[in-house]
Amino acid sequence: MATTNKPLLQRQTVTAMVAEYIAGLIIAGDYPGGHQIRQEAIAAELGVSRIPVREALLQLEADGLVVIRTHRGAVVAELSSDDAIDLFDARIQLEPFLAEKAIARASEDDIATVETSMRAYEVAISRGESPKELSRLNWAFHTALLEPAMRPRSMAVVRTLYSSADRYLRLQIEPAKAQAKALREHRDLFDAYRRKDGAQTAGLLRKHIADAADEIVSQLRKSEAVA
Amino acid sequence: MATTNKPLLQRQTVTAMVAEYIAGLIIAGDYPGGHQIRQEAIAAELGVSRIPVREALLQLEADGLVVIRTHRGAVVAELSSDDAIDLFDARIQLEPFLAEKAIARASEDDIATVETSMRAYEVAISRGESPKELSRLNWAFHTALLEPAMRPRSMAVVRTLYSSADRYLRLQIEPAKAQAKALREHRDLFDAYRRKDGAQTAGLLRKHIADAADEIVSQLRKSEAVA
DNA sequence: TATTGTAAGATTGGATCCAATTTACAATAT
DNA sequence: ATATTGTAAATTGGATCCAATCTTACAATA
Repeated sequence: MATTNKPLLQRQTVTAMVAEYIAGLIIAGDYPGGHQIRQEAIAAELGVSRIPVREALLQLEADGLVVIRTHRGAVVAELSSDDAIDLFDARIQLEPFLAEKAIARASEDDIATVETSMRAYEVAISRGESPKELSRLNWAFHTALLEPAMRPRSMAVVRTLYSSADRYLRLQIEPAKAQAKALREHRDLFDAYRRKDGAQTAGLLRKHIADAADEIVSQLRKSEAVA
Repeated sequence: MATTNKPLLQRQTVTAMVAEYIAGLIIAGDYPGGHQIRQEAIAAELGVSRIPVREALLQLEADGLVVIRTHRGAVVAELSSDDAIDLFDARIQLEPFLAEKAIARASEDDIATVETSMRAYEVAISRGESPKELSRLNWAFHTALLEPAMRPRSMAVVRTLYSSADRYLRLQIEPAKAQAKALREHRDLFDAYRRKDGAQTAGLLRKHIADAADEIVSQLRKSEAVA
């Protein structure tokens, strides 16, 4: 299998846990764009010192979730239709390309992994799992699709783009509708993937991302027009 | 002008200086792939504590220049033909796309900026400036081309990809030859850019990056075959 | 009333110190 | 000789403390 095999016991550093904690709050929307993140407050909340908080914030800045200004601290990155376009366009350039490369290398096991993660997403939707869990499974599906391409660099880029894109996906007005559409598209994607039809998969993936982007951008434009 | 205007007086943090220092050593090849970076050693060298060194290393990890493993410290990322392909392919997906978007928005000032940075690169080559300076000017040219697209996210990705790509460019056997070729291609790029021919510019840029990649990959493959 | 100056508090950046983990190496057993 | 175990040194991760900078409140002046 071409997927990355994680070490059995990966020592979790406090910095990593803090980063995950803050990222979760930002992606969930609990910390909206513009929110000031106070190191001391987070540190007290989690019962740690400010050092791991600062280091976590540096990582989140690299992920584009926060903006750090010298001696002024970290602020949650603002959402905007322009940013969404930037973000989703970058995904559209990278993901379909990776999907084609992945298909060219995918083993039967890799294809089985895609199917498994598709089904997991399916089940989670029918069970009405939390947005966070659905997002995790959606990402797992995309990962399974692209991982066989064996492009760790590109995957790292796609991963950071996705975590920001996730913020936008979470503010959709009709998530259930979007999820149902995503699920249908996942099925089509898997069908083309299984047949090892690279061009078809790439095209479907492009449309999958572009459609989600259109939905989000038009929604954002409306709220921006009001403000 | 659509280019990002930097603040006149940006307070430089020690962490940022350390990051720049280490990045310079890695890109120049002074720290080869696999080299262990000892926090204490860097700290002593620069007369600072280990804190800014650690934070700098975190940023370099986000840039893909080092790999950090828990309690084992930072190691300079290894170079390989596979990694080069990964890297340059990602650039090929993103940069031509951004170039087209940039042309669609470029003002006369923006075009003048491209010309200025092209000439600066030209002059620097004729003067036999240092690899570091040439690299800086080459990046300035690419930045000038793409910046008018107004895609800060994508630009941030391209910037990190470029800094890693730079490591590969620096180990070319015949840099003078590569530079001369790059210069000719820059002239062609600028010509198409000035005419606002998006498709032509994108095509030339794709080829510009792909050719450099081919050169590097074939060279790496040879040295990998030996090892 | 608006503007400028100033001082106190809040907050971040960096240094020093301590704890936890890894690595190097010697001693022992197979 | 090789493998294994145990211990000390080296190194990183995190906490606490200090310094530099920013923000805010408020008074003095135009």
